Amino acid sequence: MSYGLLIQNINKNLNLSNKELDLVCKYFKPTEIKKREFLLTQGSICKFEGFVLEGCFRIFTIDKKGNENTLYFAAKDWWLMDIDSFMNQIPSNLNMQALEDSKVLLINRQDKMMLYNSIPIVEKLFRIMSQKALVSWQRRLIRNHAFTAKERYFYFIKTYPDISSKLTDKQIAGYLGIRHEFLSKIKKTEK
Amino acid sequence: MSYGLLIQNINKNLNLSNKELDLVCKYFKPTEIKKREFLLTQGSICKFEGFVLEGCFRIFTIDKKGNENTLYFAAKDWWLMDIDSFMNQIPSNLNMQALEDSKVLLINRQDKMMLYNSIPIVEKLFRIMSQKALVSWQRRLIRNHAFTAKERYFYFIKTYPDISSKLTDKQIAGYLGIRHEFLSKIKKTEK
DNA sequence: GAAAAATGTTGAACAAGTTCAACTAGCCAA
DNA sequence: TTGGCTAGTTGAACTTGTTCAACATTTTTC
Repeated sequence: MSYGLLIQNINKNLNLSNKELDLVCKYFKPTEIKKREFLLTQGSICKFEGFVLEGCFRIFTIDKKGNENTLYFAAKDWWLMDIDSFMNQIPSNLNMQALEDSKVLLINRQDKMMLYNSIPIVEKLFRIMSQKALVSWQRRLIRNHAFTAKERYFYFIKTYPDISSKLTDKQIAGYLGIRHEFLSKIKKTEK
Repeated sequence: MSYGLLIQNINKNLNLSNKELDLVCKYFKPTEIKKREFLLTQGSICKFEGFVLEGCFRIFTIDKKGNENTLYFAAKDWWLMDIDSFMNQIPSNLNMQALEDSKVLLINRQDKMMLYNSIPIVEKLFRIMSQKALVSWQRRLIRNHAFTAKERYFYFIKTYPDISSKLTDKQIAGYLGIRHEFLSKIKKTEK
């Protein structure tokens, strides 16, 4: 079974009984996805929520000017979803692309609803997870305002060494909100 | 009773029975706060979650360079909280200042826990609210990357005319992540 | 293993945004 | 009424980041 990581991740947020964990896990289906393939593309409706077991994903949008803005990267032990599209069944603005051969656990919308209804503590679990995520988005916004691109770059590679080492500079630049040419110049100036 | 607005706000997210709404409301205590006073200051522990009935607040942090970064403004019908400090009882990084004489409904930590435990649907309510908030933070980050300061300024005053009309340019600049001198120059160039 | 495609580097000219300083205007308190 | 705050404006010099184009390097594809 490959649910150990999911169970561990859940227990970081809230302690569930073994019975509850079993039930939760049953709803999540293991899925493999090849490098460069998409789990979701802009314009389509997000039919799943996912948890990454192996590999790495890049979650990004393409704006009117054609620039790719990376919202976040999801490596092992990260969640992966377009809440808005998933909850409201509206077309997504996001693309989720595997950066390497990856394994994810997916749950579809109907099963997610069942899960919420049949195991009430799951509401609490996702409430807590969402609130934690909220805090980190707030902090990221502040960092974007308070730090220069160079500071943000070094913060990123220091804070997420496992993820950043898998990424091209172009992908990192998309996450930092700068052009990759400029990142190249930042790196040249050295720490 | 001044709970009408809160009830309305809750019902936008999830339909609760009148009985449940009554119970929820009981936990929220009306509080008044004068212009320029603080509901929370950086370094102290956030002991409440709040909902704004009247007036307007500015939620900001002061970074090492002494710059004020505004996370958001909370006017009538907005929620107001430092989840991280409130949940984990750690010192807050945030300041919450009334920009005019204001009225809020506050709930303390113990009561919030009670509320979660005694009315399970409240977990769902705050799960949904947090997820919606998450989406809007993600969108804001993308806007910050994809738009210039000028575009962000006009987006802000167009999207939040009621709030932005109450604010000084300095406060708006803090929200946009630019210096107020530059905002002054943006405005001069006209739409 | 060669061709094609994507990524990374560099430079020069440019645009966006900051800094600092000087000045204007409005507001409030005593 | 005066003095002291704070907000807003403007200009000049500066820093940060962009754009575009040319080239080098790595990765992918067949």
